[in-house]
Amino acid sequence: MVKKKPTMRDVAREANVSPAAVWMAIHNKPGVASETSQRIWETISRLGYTVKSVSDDPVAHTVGLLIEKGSIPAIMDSFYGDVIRGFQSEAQRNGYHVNLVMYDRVHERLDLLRNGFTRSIAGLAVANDGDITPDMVIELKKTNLPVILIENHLDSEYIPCVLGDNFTAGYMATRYLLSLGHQDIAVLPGPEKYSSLVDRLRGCMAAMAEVGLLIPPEWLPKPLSGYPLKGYQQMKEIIALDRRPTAVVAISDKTAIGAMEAIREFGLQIPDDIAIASIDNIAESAYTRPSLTTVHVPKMEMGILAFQRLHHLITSKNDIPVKNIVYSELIVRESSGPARNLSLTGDRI
Amino acid sequence: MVKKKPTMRDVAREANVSPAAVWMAIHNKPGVASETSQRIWETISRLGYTVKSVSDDPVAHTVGLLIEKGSIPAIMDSFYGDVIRGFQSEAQRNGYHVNLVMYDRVHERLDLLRNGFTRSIAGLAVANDGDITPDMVIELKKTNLPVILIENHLDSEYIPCVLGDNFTAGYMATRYLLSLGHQDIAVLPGPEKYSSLVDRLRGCMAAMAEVGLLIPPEWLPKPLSGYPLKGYQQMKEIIALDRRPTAVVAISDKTAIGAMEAIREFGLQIPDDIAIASIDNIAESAYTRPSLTTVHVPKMEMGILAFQRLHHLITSKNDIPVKNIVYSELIVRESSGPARNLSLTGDRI
DNA sequence: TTATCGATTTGTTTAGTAAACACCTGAGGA
DNA sequence: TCCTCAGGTGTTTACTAAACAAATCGATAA
Repeated sequence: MVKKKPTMRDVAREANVSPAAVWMAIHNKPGVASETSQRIWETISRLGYTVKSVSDDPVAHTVGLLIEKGSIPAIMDSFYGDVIRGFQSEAQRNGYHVNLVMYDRVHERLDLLRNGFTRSIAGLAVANDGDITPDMVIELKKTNLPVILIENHLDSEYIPCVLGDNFTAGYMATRYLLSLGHQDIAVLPGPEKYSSLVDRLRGCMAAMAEVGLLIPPEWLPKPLSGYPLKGYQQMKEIIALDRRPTAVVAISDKTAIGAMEAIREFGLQIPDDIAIASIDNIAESAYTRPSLTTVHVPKMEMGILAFQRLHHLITSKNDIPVKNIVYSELIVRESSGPARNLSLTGDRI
Repeated sequence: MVKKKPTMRDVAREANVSPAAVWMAIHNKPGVASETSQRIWETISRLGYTVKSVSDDPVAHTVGLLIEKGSIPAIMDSFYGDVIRGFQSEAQRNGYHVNLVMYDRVHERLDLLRNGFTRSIAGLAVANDGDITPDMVIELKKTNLPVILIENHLDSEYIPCVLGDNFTAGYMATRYLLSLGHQDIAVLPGPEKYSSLVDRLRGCMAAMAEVGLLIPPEWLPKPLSGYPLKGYQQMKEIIALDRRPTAVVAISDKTAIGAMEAIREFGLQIPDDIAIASIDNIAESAYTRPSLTTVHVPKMEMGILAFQRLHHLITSKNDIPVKNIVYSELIVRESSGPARNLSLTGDRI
């Protein structure tokens, strides 16, 4: 007896379900419980059943996800790792393939756009890219391809985007330090080309301004490009000053980790000498010594949302460009504490 | 033997189908053959079964739109008129009825929530209400009714909402005046209970802070409740001061119109003595003398979007709560001009 | 008398099937 | 060579069992 190619009905019999159930599992339509679906898929691979062309048109079920190589290895990166995971899983759930593309330089990306890459996908998500200029966005728009920006936005071009609540995050972190009695607060900003980091900084400034304070320029050191942990250099500059702040807001957890290193190296205590708070809540920040007070940004949810909105753009045209902003939450850990002189006297603001 | 009211299961047994089939026939969902459906309907009338939620289920196609009576007459109101128009037209396009409800006081709204109002609608939009407290939101959430907030948000409760880009609008207006060379800028804020107005103010503050400026407290007069054109009173306070600003940001066009009245009354020229910019771009602001420089907020689009998102919440549960923010645009008109002393010397910032 | 709780009824949704359907394919006959 | 028609394959429809949620109704307690 010769082995014949197994059919859908063979799989169904083997997995103790109906052919219809197998079909639904393959096309992940509603009507199969996830555990049943799992059993079916197991059976499929066991019998070596080859699924017919999942989609009539592969282009119609593929989306691009463009990301800087800078944050290599991006998949492992604490922030975009989560975003990518969310995006990809939501895409899969909807029967889409994700064409993940990383690039190094601007011209490389332009090449991509010109070399028919855009014609092999139904939509494109662009993750946090400081180098996306308005011209580039216009060029993208001209292709008529549905595009969504992640953690990036332009106020001159109205493009749908998915963002953390960066302004509120900056505001919350600063506001929290203020509420602990700190008045002398420094901020470690990021490169200006990243709109999300600029928004965070503005949130800090607004929180300060609300209680009648300005951040002195020497407590707002520009980041130097090229250093791996930018916060380290920035913090060293500040520590060297005559007058030191009692608290610091770092624009990202990574910056904070660098800054904490600098503070420790100088022989100061966190939070007693300098309190620190930041933004992101990447996985590491719970395990630093001391653990980091930070503002949680729902990274996985952002990925999911980015796909959902992109999907919507693909299937039903003409909607209103929206900034989709997900909520942030302050996570208080050990790196923040009351201002020293105030805590001793029991004063408060 | 006493006749009892027949139930869905009685009908099902009598018509030789499952209760689910009866249910589908009643709600004409796909999944029942027309002849089966006919038999079911026949049985229904034969047994005298009374269908609960009538015909095509009106509840499923009605949404509530809750709005303060304060902004009377709301339909005519320059801001919410547009929002309501957008919401209603989008609802109509989708076959929904809009149950527009205005109320006066907090307790009146609570009555609404308790008196089964929430059970007569499939979803609820709540327009800009400063009196929506977190408790109230929690109460709303408990009803499990899909809810969307318009021009209002809480950072403590994660509820989907549709907002203008208030922060950016405040930032843009202020930034523009700064770019004209003004340094002495006053801001006319709104009541703190309106989160959208607070956000606008924070945008102003951030723009100022970015160039190292704070708004002096005497140039930031709290609004007095009870006056019809709040800006009028606020501006009078400022004009009476020894040192007057060269420019003013009004938190809304209505405030600006009041402020312009006060400036004119005092015998000063706009924009030569005091420049003014604001936020909203209501219809009137193009026809004031001088016409008003303002930041456009796409009001109609907000209404459309609010319905779209609410519709989505109704039809597919479990999505991520998002702040949906529509883009703003600066509209330069006559009420803004360069700072007088600077324009004469040709200095610029 | 009025709340409160638990059990039961009633309506709704989910996860599944049987059977029909549409489409291809290939062997057999004119 | 062409037709055709049986049967295999994937897909869809019409329906159900069973779980679930919401409303209702008593009994009981406050």
